[in-house]
Amino acid sequence: MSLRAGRSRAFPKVVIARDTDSEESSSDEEEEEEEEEEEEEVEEEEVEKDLEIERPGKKEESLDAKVEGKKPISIALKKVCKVCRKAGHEAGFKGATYIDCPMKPCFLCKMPGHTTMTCPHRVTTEYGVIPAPVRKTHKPFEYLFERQLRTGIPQIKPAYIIPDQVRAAVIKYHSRRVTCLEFHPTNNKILLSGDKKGQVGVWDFYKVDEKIVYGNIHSCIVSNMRFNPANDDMVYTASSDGTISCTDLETGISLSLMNINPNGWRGPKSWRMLYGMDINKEKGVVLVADNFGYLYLVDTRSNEKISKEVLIHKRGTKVVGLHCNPVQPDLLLSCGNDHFARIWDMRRLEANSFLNELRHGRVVNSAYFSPVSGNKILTTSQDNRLRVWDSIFGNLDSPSREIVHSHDFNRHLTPFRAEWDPKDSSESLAVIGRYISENYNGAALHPIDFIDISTGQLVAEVMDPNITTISPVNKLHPHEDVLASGSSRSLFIWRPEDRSDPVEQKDERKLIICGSAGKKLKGKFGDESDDSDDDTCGAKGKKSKSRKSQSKSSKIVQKTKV
DNA sequence: AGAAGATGAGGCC
DNA sequence: TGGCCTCCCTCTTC
Repeated sequence: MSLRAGRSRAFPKVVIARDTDSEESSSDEEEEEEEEEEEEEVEEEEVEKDLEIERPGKKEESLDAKVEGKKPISIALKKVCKVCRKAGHEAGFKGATYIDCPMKPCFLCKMPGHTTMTCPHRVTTEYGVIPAPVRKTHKPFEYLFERQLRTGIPQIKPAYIIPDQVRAAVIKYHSRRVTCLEFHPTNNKILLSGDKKGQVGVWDFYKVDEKIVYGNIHSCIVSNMRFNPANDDMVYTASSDGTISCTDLETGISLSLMNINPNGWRGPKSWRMLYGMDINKEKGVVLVADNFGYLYLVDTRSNEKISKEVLIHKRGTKVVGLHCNPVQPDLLLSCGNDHFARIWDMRRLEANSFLNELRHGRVVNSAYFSPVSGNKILTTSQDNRLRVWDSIFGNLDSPSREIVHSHDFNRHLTPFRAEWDPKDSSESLAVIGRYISENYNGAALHPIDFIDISTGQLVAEVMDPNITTISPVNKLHPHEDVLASGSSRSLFIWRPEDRSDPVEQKDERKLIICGSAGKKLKGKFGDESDDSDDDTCGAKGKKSKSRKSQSKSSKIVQKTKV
């Protein structure tokens, strides 16, 4: 049983259909063989790059040879692995499949002895995850309930609706990669996006051509955005330029609430950057943290900084995330580069006065309380693991579950963050982009994963052959079955396949194509290939889509060109 | 088409 | 603790 067959059987919602009627074989094994043959030429070219030239004899001898101009130099050709520089194997892409260096620990689970290809976590995503069936309890009543009443009652869990079809996109909307996304809390059509350059986009994805980019709010990375709970025309943004801004979305006029670099640029060692931001509505404060371990509070009424900053993580390390508990306003969750997530009591914010600290293997990209009860915690760490704590009032010494998932990245990407589905009352569905690619019909794609964090199971992997870049930034809509994802400089809106709404009555996918990439992607997205046979399937595209998906992609319409 | 570069964290001394 | 080197599936530009 091949890996791919196993995965696609388990996750029927994959976007790309299998090759059912083309003349090419549909057998996985044969396909792989074919790929190998195709790759042979490429392989040889690569070998030349990695030549290890061995000259027999010593330097002096070859010098002699040069002088005499007679003795030929013999060169031994060896294939060398680009990762470990040893001979006998090679790492890198073979077609759309990446082959790991066997000398290194598994790139996915970080354990030695196997590669990503044979990693048990890749074959079964819930491998090694402790299931979460019955809560352990010592109380007699609960014990009886669990034993007698609950037995046989299926767990109440709504059927997950997965937004798995791209319905709108803005290609190269931003001029740098997207760093954060936020849906408007009351206007269901509006998506906010921030980028690495400091720009903030406001996009009505129902009328795809209605979009604005504010470029004067920040000068570098927009790390987080939050709407003002009292006035949802106003949005707070925190940035690595060291400021918090409050911007009126209608006018674009922004007010700088705080600047933690009042003396300007004095070199990288002293430049303070803001990361992680949240708003505590009950207490009327904006919380934000910096790259030196400090937390700052700003009063939302007076726009004044409250008291002095507090060291909440190891001195000199970046605090990347803050989250206020949705139910208990006194609880704050922080996470940072010191490998810890910490729970704080807002009434007692002092260095080292945290209520609990949650240890991680590496940098913690995000830590969130669950959206409904606020009782669970979900964290994403660079050690390729999602961690779940089922109850903040239970034992927090170790997580309830650790789920191995590929999101360890090699810089130049926005950090991956597992995000809750705010609509899921069972608080078990989370979305996160995947770093390692998978070979989908010959194209190397990086899916966006929907994970049931109560079991570790991969509920759905969502991808589109046109999106060949990694999608580290993902956000689920607070009210609708919509997923927004940021991939490099582009934004995508995903919806479930069979949703009927006014926008899709004509079964149109709406795209805005900007900049130079427009030309490149125009053909790919199919607007110019309506009449042609399907040849639109991604970077390394083979003719391998089913009739169904052919007809679908041929209906893609480019609505507006900018 | 191929190289360079932006750029952050981990590890070692 | 600080400086220096390395890095594995990027992405863009020239």
